Amino acid sequence: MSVGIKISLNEGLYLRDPQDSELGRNIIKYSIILIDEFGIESFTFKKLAIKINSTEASIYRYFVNKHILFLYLVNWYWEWVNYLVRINTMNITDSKAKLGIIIHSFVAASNENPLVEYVNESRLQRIVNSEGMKVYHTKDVDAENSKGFFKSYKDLAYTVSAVITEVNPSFKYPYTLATNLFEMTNNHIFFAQHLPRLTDASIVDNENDEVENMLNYFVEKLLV
Amino acid sequence: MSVGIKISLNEGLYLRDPQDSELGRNIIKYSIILIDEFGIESFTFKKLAIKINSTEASIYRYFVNKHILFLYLVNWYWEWVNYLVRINTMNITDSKAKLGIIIHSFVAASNENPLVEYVNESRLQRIVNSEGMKVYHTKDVDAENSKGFFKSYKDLAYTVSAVITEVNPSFKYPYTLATNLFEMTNNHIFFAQHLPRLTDASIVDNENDEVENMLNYFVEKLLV
DNA sequence: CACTAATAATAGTAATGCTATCATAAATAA
DNA sequence: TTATTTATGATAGCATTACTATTATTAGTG
Repeated sequence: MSVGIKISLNEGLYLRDPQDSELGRNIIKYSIILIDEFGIESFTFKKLAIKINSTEASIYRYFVNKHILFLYLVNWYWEWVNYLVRINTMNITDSKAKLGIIIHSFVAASNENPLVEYVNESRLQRIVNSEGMKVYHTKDVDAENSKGFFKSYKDLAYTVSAVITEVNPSFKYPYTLATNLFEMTNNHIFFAQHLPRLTDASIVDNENDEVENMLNYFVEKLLV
Repeated sequence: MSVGIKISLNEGLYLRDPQDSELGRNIIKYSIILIDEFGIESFTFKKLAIKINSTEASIYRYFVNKHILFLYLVNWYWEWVNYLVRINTMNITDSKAKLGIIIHSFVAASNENPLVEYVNESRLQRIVNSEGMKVYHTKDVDAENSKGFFKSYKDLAYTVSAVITEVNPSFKYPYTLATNLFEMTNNHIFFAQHLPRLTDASIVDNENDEVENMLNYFVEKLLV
């Protein structure tokens, strides 16, 4: 059984808390696996139901639809990165070092120790790298934003922007740089794999070191 | 009638060239309008067919499915920005000035003169700003990439990277910066409108000047 | 004028994205 | 203990989506 850690996510994201039941945890676990393997477009509640030997109707008792389930998973990732950043920068006093740790958390989140056994962080990171942005690039952003469904991402942006401001108090665009670092991470890990002509980084031995170096270089240049 | 300019796009993107017939041009024109208004997810060939007084079957004779039609439209945008960059930097010798013009093309493309009457560039830009990236963040990227469906974006990245290298020949990440400038444009125009906590720019009087200034500042810092 | 190419009209099918109802099993409260 | 609430499963059904196929009609071309 799991250690019992519970990630706290906006309650509007689910109808019944999936962390509280075996079925709910299976929904999380296997939706991550299926989305990672086949992509969000071809993922359906029907397929998930078959995979976990349950029914569509049962899954609908946890999440109103697949978009919200997806949003739940991406929120999980944002919260998890938030958590990593918090604990890994906790005892660090040097701001530049903090920013390096933040970048490392963005790039190599999945190398960290897993928090809960039913979430495969490596797959979740790959999902967010390749499809995460779809979660807010929709016509429903405003409605969902007003329900607080993107709060975790904003929190992350705030945390990172604060460190950026620590490093260089006169830098005019701390929020822009914060979100851009996160988005660049996702984009260029994806580009390196699938559209290498769109980036200068490449993936060597399944490691994202080049992306990480690139981000550090950008930060260094921007914040001097 | 239109001036007769024809945008040249990868032939694999369509079954019959939509630019060559009234119906085809209507498909382009009204798909842009419908996607802009309701988003790509809720857009269907059925709805488009009704809008243009035609049938689903007829639209399927031009495009295999809505994803490819969408890809066609985004390719159109990439080609159009390519075109703007080319003609607007043609007689400029100063590299820094060229880069400024490129950024302006990204941000304010829709302010330029329309190329063809059946494409509403302003709507098309808004579509690309808010949903354009979905076109390659899919499980089919590799297959579609091998058919050359993203060549226009790569061409754009190449053109911009060349100017970046002109400005600073020792800059190590010209492709990364090129695509990042394009993606940042889209993201931060979108964020400014819908998720303002994720950016430092805001939209004033429907103009994206702050985004443009921000991008210029980033470039300035990175390429000194 | 004959022919061919494009479009429209219509029908049909499998999959998707749900909602509703009822049965059963398991957990909990009286 | 028994009664009762709660979660899940089983099943059905329905509107929409994403197509494919067939046939009729119209417009353009040789």
